[in-house]
Amino acid sequence: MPEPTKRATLRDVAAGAGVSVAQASFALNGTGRVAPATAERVRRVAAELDYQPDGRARALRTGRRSAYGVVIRNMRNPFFLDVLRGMETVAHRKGALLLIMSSDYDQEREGAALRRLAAEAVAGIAIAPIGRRGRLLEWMDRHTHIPVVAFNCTPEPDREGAASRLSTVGPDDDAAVSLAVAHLAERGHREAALLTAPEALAADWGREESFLRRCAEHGMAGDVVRGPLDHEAVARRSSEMMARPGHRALVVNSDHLSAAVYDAARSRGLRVGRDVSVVGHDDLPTSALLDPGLTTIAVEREALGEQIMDLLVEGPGTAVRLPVRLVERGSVALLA
Amino acid sequence: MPEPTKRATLRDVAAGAGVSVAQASFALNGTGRVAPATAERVRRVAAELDYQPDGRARALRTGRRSAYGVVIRNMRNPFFLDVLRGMETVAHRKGALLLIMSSDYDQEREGAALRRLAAEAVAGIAIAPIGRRGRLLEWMDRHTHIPVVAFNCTPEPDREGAASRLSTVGPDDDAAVSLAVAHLAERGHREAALLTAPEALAADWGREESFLRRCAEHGMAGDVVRGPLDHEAVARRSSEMMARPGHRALVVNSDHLSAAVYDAARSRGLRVGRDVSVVGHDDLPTSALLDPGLTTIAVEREALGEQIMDLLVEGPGTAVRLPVRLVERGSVALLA
DNA sequence: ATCGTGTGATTAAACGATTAATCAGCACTG
DNA sequence: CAGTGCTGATTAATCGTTTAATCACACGAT
Repeated sequence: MPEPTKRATLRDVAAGAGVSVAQASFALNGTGRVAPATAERVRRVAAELDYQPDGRARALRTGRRSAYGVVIRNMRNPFFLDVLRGMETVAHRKGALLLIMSSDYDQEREGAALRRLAAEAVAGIAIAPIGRRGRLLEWMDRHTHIPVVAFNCTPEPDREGAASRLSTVGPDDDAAVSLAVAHLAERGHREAALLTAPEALAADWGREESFLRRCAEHGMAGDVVRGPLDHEAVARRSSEMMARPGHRALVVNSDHLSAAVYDAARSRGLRVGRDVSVVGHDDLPTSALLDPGLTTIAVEREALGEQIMDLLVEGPGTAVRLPVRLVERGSVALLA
Repeated sequence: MPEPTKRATLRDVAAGAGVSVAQASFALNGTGRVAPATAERVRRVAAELDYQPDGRARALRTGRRSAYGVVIRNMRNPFFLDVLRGMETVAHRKGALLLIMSSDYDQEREGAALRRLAAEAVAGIAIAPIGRRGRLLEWMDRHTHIPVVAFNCTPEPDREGAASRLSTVGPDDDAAVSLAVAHLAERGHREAALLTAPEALAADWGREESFLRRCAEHGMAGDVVRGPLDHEAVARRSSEMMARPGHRALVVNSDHLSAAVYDAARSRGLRVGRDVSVVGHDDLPTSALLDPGLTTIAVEREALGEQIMDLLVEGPGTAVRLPVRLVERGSVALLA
């Protein structure tokens, strides 16, 4: 007869051991003064009853919480799974939990996610923000007690107030863009375009600035092309660019999108690595398999995840840039 | 001056509106009897203070919780990200949260994850279990109040007790294996091997049974090969199999592993789709890009995720099998 | 004048933990 | 024997909600 078993509570344990709840609590946490015999007895009863302290109650009372919130932009890009794995490794080590939400590139949803996580009183929030940092900082002003780490976005320049509490971590954007542009220049390119998100959603404006600056340094014509990041939109946009005369070199913000660029080239009868050049970012598993292989900027995703967690528990206001490297495959043409 | 702002509590709201906490609670939840004017006033103050009810406290009092636990086997397989997306869609719709953990193919960790989630008093648990269902059922016996759905595993045959409360959902294993074997038979194969996890970890023994049965039905020699599922181990194992004389046909449990099989073939100077045949499972993005393209069994991963959530909130004890289809590419040879 | 009856509000008891404040013995000291 | 200190235990407050149980009061009907 499966009568609905309620979870064992501390009171049950205490009763079973013939002792007060306080003493039971002390015994299990090893915090108060409790006779060895009693402690042992309490532990035995607890084990017997399969007692697990109620996380909610404990968190409510102590104020400490061992859950962290993660807000990502969307759940399509496999990039994130690796980052998540890194985070999970650290979280598991500290016995913490991960609450995962997606903002889905929607400011409204991002705000709702933050509110929700605050309501759950998480110990910290890791977020891949969308758009400018204004709203996030404003939110942080209202929740000064909860640490926030922004990842995969351009760090705010040194500032007062909330901004000083916001840690930032991600691939070294400037290095990444430099590698890409230098590689293109080396192979004879005279112009390049950076394919990125629309102004309102872009969180990595630093990349754009670096891109234009590096292009200028190499005497190349640089162009920033904005638009939605779904497959069709990217394909359409890059197709339009390929329509223009001359050789095109596209630097794409994520490998995840370069499939769309390849598609566009194919449907125009152009060959990537000869008629068009593409440089990606992230070095996803698919990138090596494309034909030709995608030349891309690699970053240690799992390490990124671990770094995020470390920053979350450690100290506020740091900006960590992870090293990147160029993985050369066949998607960049060698021009005369 | 950034004095540490504590979150606004219901008491603050009540005080601000000059009313008791009870009345404030009633007003915000629209539950008790409260004068329209008062309600309005409370709401205004709440908005002004950016009040968010504390999830922990509320959950503690009401017993209801709006967080669900997810335990996956590991965080390497991109299969999971899509499932997670499906789950997140539903969760977001119901305003629920997702707590994600990985068992990492470790029974101990799986148990710990379950305990931890129970301690957080989640509203339900979705788990991709490892190994036989015994421990899980035993655990469910001790936690009869929390619904569990197991995914990507063979359903238990009709049973009494906990088993009757355990919902199961996943790709239709029998159909999947049937498609694979039939396809191989069609293309002239006389024997095939199923590459799968070691006995102790395999959660989908139904697949193996189906495999052997279907092979027999087609007059083929069927073989089940077990071992660890990391890249090297799979490569080694398949390499050994390829050493044997005759044509080998490998049915792999996950596309994620077939890269290893391709590697093994390459290092033996064999060509997949001619000297060896491979059928995968899941139809991951990488599968279409392999050379030759991987013939595989496809399932709607996002739909799977949604289905999981639906089962979690809905009813216990159902076994849902999702439709699968064969995606034919070039990895199966056409034999004489 | 009395008795409901409704309305709008308050009080107080949970929920399951942690923890500060006490307390009852008991032994030891001056 | 009063005073002190130590040990092992208990009591009760608290965290932020929800909600059952009351309460005060005005209004209409008997």
